[in-house]
Amino acid sequence: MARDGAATRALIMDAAQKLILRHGFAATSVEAVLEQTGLTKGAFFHHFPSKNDLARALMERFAEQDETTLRSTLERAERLTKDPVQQVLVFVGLLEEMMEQSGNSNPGCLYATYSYEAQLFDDETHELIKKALLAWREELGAKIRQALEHRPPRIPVNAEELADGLTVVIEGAYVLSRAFKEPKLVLDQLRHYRNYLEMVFGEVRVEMDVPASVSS
Amino acid sequence: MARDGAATRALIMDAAQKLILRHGFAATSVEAVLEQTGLTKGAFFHHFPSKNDLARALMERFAEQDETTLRSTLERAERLTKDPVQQVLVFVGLLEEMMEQSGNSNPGCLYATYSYEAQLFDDETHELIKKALLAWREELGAKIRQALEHRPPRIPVNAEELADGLTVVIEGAYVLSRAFKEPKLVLDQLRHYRNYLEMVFGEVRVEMDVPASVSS
DNA sequence: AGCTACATACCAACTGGTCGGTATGGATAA
DNA sequence: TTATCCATACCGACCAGTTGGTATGTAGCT
Repeated sequence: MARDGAATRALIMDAAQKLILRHGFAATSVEAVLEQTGLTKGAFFHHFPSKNDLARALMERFAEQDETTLRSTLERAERLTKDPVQQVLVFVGLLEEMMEQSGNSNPGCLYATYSYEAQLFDDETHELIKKALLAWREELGAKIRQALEHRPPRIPVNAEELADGLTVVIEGAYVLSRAFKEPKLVLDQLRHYRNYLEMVFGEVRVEMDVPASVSS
Repeated sequence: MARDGAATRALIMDAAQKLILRHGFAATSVEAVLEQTGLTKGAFFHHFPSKNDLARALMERFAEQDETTLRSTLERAERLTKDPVQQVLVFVGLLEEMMEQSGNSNPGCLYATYSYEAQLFDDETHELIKKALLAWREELGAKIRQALEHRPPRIPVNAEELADGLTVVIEGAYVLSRAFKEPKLVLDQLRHYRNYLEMVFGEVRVEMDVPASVSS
């Protein structure tokens, strides 16, 4: 009966993450997690010195998974096509696929949840968030920069801003998706983000209208 | 000493909203609000039967102000130009202006904050959020539809999705803006949203290149 | 007087966290 | 093989502090 500690720890973390994504951190009591898992206080505080240690552990795991997703998906896109522009577009498309599949099971993002209760968490935890979000900015940004060098954009753009744009769309779409209870909204907005990239890259040809200078 | 009730009520609401935007609702204790205002429990519960009544009152006020901003800014844009396409673009531009001016003083949005602690609020409060967000979808959506009819888009788009896109960008940009502590990020992302609209409207001319995988 | 606008004192419930104890099972040694 | 030992895993009663909320009083205005 009293055996696999790692499994229990994971059980606590899974239950806690679900509750936190639904109700926020402050509104998720330790007892609520215990009720969900059938465990007791003893078990909880055996695995986590404090509730905030749980918070940090959750963020460590979440950020790690997230960065893994980022890199592996980027690599998949690189394997699927050699054109840097297409790699970026395929990358976003793959994310859409993944969103569509996992669907409602992942109804939120810990980064945003933690951000809205910022003062509850220590600096270390905030650094984890920053680091993970920076990974998207920099690694997707680098790939976008490659694409921009490979095919000059139709309007002047900044690679890191464009990379941030993806995270922005995802986070913002989650908010609306929850408020409206329309899961598909996230996919729609991701499609628009991809549209934007396509037009910036001139995947769809763009010509200036008025000053009539940038003709191809 | 015991004089203007309405002012005291507003004082409480202002202090509470600031704290809630910074720390979330659950993590904002009534006592913290009282400490901020120099009032006492008697005063608080004289004006609000419960903490949740404060939450609802705050959302009523916030949504009302928000819808007013939406409508008045839309009207300003309509007064500034007659071209529906330009009206949409000017509308977004005006929002950028307002964001830039109010700047850091408004570091968040109650809709998102409440969404991340959803179960704490009653249905009535959630309906207020939904109604306000729907106003953006429908009223900005209607204006965008006008623009689309006036100038057929270069790629097939849905007016309401595009309208949602603005809210999505704002909410998402707030999240990143907080995490990175980069207030200007919101403006950058709004600029990209406007870029997208410009290209969709063919404000910048767009021509299909290849078989063009732009789905609807 | 009576109503509004507060202050003060207080309470029951819940919070995160502690602590002494028990159960389990693997390593060790007889 | 089996008795001993001990670390790990877990239990559940308990604690102090904080929470939202109430009851009662009072000062000022009309």
